[in-house]
Amino acid sequence: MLNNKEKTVQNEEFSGRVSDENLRVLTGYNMKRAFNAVQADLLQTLRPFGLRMITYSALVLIVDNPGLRQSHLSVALAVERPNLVVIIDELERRDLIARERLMSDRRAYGLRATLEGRQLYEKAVRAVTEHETKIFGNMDGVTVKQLIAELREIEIKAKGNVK
Amino acid sequence: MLNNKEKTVQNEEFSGRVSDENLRVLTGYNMKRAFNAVQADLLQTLRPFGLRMITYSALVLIVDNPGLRQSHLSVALAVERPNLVVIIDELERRDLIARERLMSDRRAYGLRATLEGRQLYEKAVRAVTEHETKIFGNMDGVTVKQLIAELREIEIKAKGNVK
DNA sequence: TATTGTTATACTCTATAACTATA
DNA sequence: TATAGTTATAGAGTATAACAATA
Repeated sequence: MLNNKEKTVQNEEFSGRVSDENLRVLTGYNMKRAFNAVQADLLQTLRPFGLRMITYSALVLIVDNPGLRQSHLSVALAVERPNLVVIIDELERRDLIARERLMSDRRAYGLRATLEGRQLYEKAVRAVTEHETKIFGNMDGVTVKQLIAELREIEIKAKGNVK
Repeated sequence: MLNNKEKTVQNEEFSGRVSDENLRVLTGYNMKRAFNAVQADLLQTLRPFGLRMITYSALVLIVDNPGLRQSHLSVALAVERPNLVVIIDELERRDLIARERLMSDRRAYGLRATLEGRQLYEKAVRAVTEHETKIFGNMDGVTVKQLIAELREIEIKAKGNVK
């Protein structure tokens, strides 16, 4: 950005370690940094299965809730309907799930996992469970159960404030 | 996706609440949901100042580390150098910070907040502190200090596994 | 009229390659 | 040769408006 306001002054150059104290005191900042690192590891965990966090999540909910509609799924995953379409497209193209027109409401689809989808689900769930144990097992002074309870409390509290 | 494989079967339609049990047992999934909610609230908090999470973070580090280089900042914020450029552009265009060519190395810039930048910093830090208290104050059975320690432990552990 | 799934689109965030000017 | 900042670009992720089919 060489603009006309540039100046070259008698400057003491910055030296030493960057102080991020005023960011590290923020829970939100630490949540972002921690989640980014966790997600990177999860992505590697899911790569052999051709899945990402969102396609994994969608597959799990479809296997666990056979026949659910895309609209239900989009609410459950907090994904906008238009964005869910391409996710479902991807899973369907790989024959992991199928869209079935509902007789009761021919506007909607019921989503079901195929045998192949359920088999991939089994394998992926095992890998994700190992990934979770690797990262969240043996935490100092807190159990996974407690940690999840804290996160859910935070989610509810933050949502209550915005919405 | 009306393709030739579509079928309309005698399907029991899904009914009842969607079970996301197998996602909610995952710490990573809860981290994502919680962080999304926190970030949405933070965004509202920062809106009056014309800041987002990333521009806020950059401003804080520049105020706290006068003269630091963009390369240092990009490492500290875990943002790629090219992506930091537009962030710095934005803060400079608003005269919140200034790029100063370093005499010691004329390839680099030292970044400094202007008076206006420091004044906005003061106000924004107060607002963010209130936002944090609102969401993370009075948590059940855990202090903010403990929560941050847990998150940093997770970040380090997950990074150690990937990198 | 309203809803389901869809298309089109746009905006943010992120990642990589290649350029320039300096070292 | 290597480094700092930059440009260009491409890929995710996310959000909104509007449409066709159906309710």
